[in-house]
Amino acid sequence: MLFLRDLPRKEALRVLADYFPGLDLDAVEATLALLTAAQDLLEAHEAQIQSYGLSRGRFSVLMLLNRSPKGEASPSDLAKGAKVTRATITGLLDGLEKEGLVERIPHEEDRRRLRVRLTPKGRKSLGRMLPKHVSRVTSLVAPLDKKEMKTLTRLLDKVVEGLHGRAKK
Amino acid sequence: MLFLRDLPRKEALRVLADYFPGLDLDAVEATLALLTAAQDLLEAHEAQIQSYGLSRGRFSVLMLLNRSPKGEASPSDLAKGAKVTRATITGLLDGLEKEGLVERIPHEEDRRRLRVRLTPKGRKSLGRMLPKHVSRVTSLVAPLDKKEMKTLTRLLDKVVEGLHGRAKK
DNA sequence: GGCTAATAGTTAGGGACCTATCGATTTGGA
DNA sequence: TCCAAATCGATAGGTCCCTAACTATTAGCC
Repeated sequence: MLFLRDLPRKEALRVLADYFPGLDLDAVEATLALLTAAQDLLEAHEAQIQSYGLSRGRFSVLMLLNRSPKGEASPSDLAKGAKVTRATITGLLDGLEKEGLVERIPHEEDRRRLRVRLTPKGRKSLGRMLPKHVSRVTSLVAPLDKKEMKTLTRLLDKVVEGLHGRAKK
Repeated sequence: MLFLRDLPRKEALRVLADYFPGLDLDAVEATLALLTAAQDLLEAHEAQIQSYGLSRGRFSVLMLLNRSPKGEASPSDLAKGAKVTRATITGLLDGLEKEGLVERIPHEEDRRRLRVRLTPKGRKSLGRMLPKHVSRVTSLVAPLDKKEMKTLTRLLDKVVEGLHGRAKK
């Protein structure tokens, strides 16, 4: 999907330098590294989740419910938490409910609302995969030593901040 | 979508530390930074592309054609280059062809094959957006200085390498 | 109190991408 | 040479997510 994803890094750079003389090649290389790493990481993460038989969205919903007070939340809350639309939550809940991981309960005071709750089965299911998930996902950065991890965190935060700053203006 | 995407970083860490005592919190923080940065970056990149009225996939196809010898490639080549399936390429080409950016030409020697080619309109279209695209995408790493860019590139390469290494075994 | 606004969740329809399969064609080993 | 296997692009059908619009209900203001 990405930019020059298929070319070896060095060649991609050469091509770009030809097209756009005066380009900052270090910046281009960092960008390429960033975008390709982003792609690869998210793919690995998603593959991880799919190995539990869940989609990203469904996994997010379970995670959100798991640490809500009383293991409950409204569909709207879930939408905010999982960063998807309410319409999408409807679909995710349909699936999770059919598999018995989650249940929809009418709200006593407001008949527009629902309370979504993990079933015991849902809770057990999560409990089974969570430890493995945390350790596997964390091992993504295993090739780095402590100091490198901190540096990486700092640099990425800087980049992301710039992103948000730009979005605002 | 991500892991504890909605919580402030510090709180997310506290929660995890509670659940899984003995966890390497620096590693977790680096992972969180990586995954959230990855998400944000790809979104920014995609938004960029959509501002030209193209989807990721279609943009990839145009880019691939643009730097193929003679601006031509087979659907299969495009599938490899864009890292999607041949079935997906069929759909992307349908769209691009309808907009007149691309044309399908029968292959003279092998009647199973096609040659896909940028039309003049497609070439002009790309020429208009490419310079802006390169400069905008490159500016993603603008918050970093030269040395930081190189460090980031190095660390990300390390992480990605680890990823591939793991996939193999 | 009654009517307009806003809010909650769902439905309808669309886009991008996937896997599995198909029909046509070409290749290559017996 | 001929026939099974491989390859090419297209099609069918599924998943995930989106936007827009709809229904039911509640809140707020005159």
